[in-house]
Amino acid sequence: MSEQIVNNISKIPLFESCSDEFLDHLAHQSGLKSYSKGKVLFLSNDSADTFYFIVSGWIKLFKETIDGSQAVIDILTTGHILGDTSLFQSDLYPYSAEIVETAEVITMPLSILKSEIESNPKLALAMLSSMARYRRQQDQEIENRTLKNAPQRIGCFLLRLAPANQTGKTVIQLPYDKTLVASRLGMQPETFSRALSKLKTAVAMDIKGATITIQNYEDLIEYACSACSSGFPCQDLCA
Amino acid sequence: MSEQIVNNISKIPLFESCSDEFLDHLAHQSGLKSYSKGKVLFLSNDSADTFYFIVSGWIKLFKETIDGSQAVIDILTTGHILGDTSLFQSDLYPYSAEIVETAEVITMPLSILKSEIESNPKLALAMLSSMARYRRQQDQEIENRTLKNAPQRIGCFLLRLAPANQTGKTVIQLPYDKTLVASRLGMQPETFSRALSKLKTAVAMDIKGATITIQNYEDLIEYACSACSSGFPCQDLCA
DNA sequence: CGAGGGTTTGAAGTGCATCAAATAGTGTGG
DNA sequence: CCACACTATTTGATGCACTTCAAACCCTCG
Repeated sequence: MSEQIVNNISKIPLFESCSDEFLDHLAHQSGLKSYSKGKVLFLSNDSADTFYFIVSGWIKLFKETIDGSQAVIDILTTGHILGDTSLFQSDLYPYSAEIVETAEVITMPLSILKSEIESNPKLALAMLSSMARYRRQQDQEIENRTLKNAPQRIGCFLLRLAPANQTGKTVIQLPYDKTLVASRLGMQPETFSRALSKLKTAVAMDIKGATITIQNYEDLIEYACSACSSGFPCQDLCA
Repeated sequence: MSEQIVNNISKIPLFESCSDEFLDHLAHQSGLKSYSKGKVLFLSNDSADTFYFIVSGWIKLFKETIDGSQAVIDILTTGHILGDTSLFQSDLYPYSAEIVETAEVITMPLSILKSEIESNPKLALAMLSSMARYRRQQDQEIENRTLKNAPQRIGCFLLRLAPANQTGKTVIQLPYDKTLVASRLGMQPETFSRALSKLKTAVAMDIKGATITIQNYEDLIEYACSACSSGFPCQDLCA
């Protein structure tokens, strides 16, 4: 089991600058856990002591108001990390995290990471780089929600699900519930449904459940990216 | 002049861990500049070689689409920094920056900062901390734009302009054009105007140009923060 | 087959955007 | 100090996008 964790941890790009001893030490304090849909990892304002690396699955980050409405901040998957903002700023999680598709995560004590960052400049740099990238994504997200209408936001979302360098006919699988995609894009499920069929008409598409076949990938780019400041491909700019 | 820069730079909290030699070296490569309203510091996708520290004034960060519509990402002022995301990720600015109220800025070569960060772990940590804080703000911003309506967003904005620990009657000065406030909050000028008078009715307020007098600060908190996940005060959570 | 959640569709309402025009405010030159 | 020009702000009228509430449909799974 611990063997497996060392293996996993050593493959995380963020940690590539770290010594074997450290990775070993970290691994011994870490856990590889599997959670199924619905499990809440932590709630907003919980005291933060754990850092997460997502091996597989999907995890929703959200904030909730007293009256029950919630804003989905992001939905993370393989390779993404959680809890990094709690390393420095404060010891409370700034949002809640819930498993939305059965996920495997590696949990690590924030304290160990914190001290390693303090002594390993390369890890600090890797962390900075990761954070800078995420900030750009969030900026892009604000732009998307400000300038794009519902069908365009869906189009943009679909583009990011497709493998790179697509041409012509392209098949895309929605990674989770349509209702969840809707909330990820800041709209109601009903709006999503209607906006998707609007998109289907504007860009030739076939929709069968979660499987979407786009007749001509370039049409989708044209449709979704025309209301975007960064041209296509927006690469890691896009959340 | 260089004297003045050393003075200014040494007072920047971000650099408090830096050696005097470094600060001196940095100061000699830096400039203290004054720009008036309308001046564009850089455009999105310009190659990034300069880091900015704002001494005074207000600077708008925005992204623009081909068809001319723009999304305001943030509006920064005294103590804020610009260009930090370009230290690692790529060498292009991810947004454009324009002076909106006459500003004094210190300009520094990104390259010098970059190498210092690589050798000074404390600076790296300070940078990480600053970035983490900003990320939380952006998350909050996404929540605000998702869950709050126009009058509430204005209320939230006003709260952040007031000095801490206010009670009862409070006077607030808008720091820049109402049109600009509108765009900062992701709405049209007309919507801002109407939403402000709605707010004025909901919470007792007097509005004279850019001066807003709130009869009872607590009422405003109640009104603006009820649709917010973080209670009042949201402190550095709020952008 | 039937229960229950996810999804779609319909009808009606709301909030914000848009277009147009009036008004207030600001700085300028006479 | 005033009249003018120009911009910022407000107000009105209308339209559209998205939401909300309600109900039907569909799909999966026991």
